[in-house]
Amino acid sequence: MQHPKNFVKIYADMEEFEVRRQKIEELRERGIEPYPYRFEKTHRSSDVKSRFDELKGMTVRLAGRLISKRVFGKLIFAHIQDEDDRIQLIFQKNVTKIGETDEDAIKFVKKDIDVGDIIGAEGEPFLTKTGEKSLLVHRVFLLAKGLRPLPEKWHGLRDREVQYRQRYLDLIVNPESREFFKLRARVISEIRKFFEANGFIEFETPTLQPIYGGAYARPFETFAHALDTKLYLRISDELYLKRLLVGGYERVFEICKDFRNEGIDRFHYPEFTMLEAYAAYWDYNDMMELTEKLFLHLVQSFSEDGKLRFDGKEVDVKPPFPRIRFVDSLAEKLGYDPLDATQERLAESAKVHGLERAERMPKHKLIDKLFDRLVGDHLIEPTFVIDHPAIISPLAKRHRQDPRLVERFELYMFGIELANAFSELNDPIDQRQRFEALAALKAQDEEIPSEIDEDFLTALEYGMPPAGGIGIGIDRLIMVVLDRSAIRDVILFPQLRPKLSPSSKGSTSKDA
RNA sequence: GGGCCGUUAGCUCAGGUGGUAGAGCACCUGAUUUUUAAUCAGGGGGUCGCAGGUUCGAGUCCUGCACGGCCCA
Repeated sequence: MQHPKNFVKIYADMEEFEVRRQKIEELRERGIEPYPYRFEKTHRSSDVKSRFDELKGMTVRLAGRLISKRVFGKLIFAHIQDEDDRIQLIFQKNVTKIGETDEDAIKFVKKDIDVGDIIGAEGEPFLTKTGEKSLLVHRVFLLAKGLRPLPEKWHGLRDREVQYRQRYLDLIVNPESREFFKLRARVISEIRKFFEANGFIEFETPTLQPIYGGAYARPFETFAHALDTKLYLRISDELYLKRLLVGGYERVFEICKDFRNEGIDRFHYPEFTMLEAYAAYWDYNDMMELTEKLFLHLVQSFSEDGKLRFDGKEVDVKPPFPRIRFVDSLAEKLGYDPLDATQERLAESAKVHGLERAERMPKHKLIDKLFDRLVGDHLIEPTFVIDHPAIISPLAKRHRQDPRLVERFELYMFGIELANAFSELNDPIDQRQRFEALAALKAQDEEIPSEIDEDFLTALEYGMPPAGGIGIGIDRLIMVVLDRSAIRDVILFPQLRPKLSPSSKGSTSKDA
């Protein structure tokens, strides 16, 4: 048989691949289709185990991936794995037939079925001599032949890079990994249910936006040929959800991907899942209460003892969370009021505390970085940091008592910022001035949008009800709720640098 | 961006001071009707991440690059 050149290059040295590919041809010649269309599955392996006595003597049909095989002459033991469990199958001479035929299956299972294949099994629950709840197989069905061998059965897949690049292998081999991503899905589902139960409706807003906004971040740029226009992948959906408040919806939210063209570390990832929610007629105090309720709900759902463990630390999630004021807490560490300080003085402090390139940073950034370094990083127990300087919060409403501040809170836990919320600015004239003040800083800060979102201002000019809004980084939340130390461990298919193909290796050494 | 570590068979890993590449699992052949990391006997499998350099000789030493991991910024 002739293969494309590439095929030979990639697979010629893969003995097992070739052996299995030949088995497929032979099976087809014998009239056995290695990739049939469907299989009537009646139970899961966990059913057979948990309802063993009830199912005893009955015929059940299981299906899954063959993960081990022990040939013992005329008796074969094997395990299959389905979505949530594994179970032992027993194939026996004169008992097990191939598919719907009368052909004895022992040789078939021994020679043609390999670890890694997807198979179906019809049989009866059976207790082995050693007391393992198993299935004595009457009929075995090949459902999908695997061509590649699975990672080693004892050590499994340890290489983190392969776990990331070939997540499917990680999921096959590491049950705890499969369990983890199921849990992630459940956490998100619980969050969604929580907001819906509180009267919020989820809407979908644009991923591709002509003007990016709603956060500080460098965007990804793209181009729409049909519209002949530059577009950005959203860094936030805030300005669109607020348009919905203008439109008359009173409680809106969205769980979606945001994109920020920035560095990657254990807490940052360019494509991440974000929850934003806005409630008309609320202020940030109402939103704080909702946040406490949400965390309490999540902890009750996913932690046995009401505690969260992360990074070897443990915290009690018990409302109400303490509140500390942004400026006061920073002033205490600095020994002076950061709002009255000059850029030079802040830059000096930043240098003292090991922040690089501080001399050239604008004041709002210095304050932000200094706060993270001196205060935020050390907030382990759930804490609301409230009332931020107006200069770093252009979308938040001015504080009712101090016009230099805004009504804003961030929730910190384990030194991580998990939520960011405001009494939303709905004064269109103030909003325009804040945008303009921000635009004036554009020269010093590339994260500031290049254009003012006039349509958003127009929307505000029609009147937006007072509102509380919040954003929660879902990936970080999952890290904290499920105790994973790196954001890439909570993302199924993390982006890695493309690997060079074998053919292009060695041709890159010239650029130095 | 900086520092440290890693890259050897499909997988997990060994390979003192340089001397023609190893194990276990997986695979192939055979035996085996209660195994579960089954066992026993035999067999095949490698551009040692890539490119240079030193050397009679490089998996091993040197330089650069790629990819990854951890820590710092």
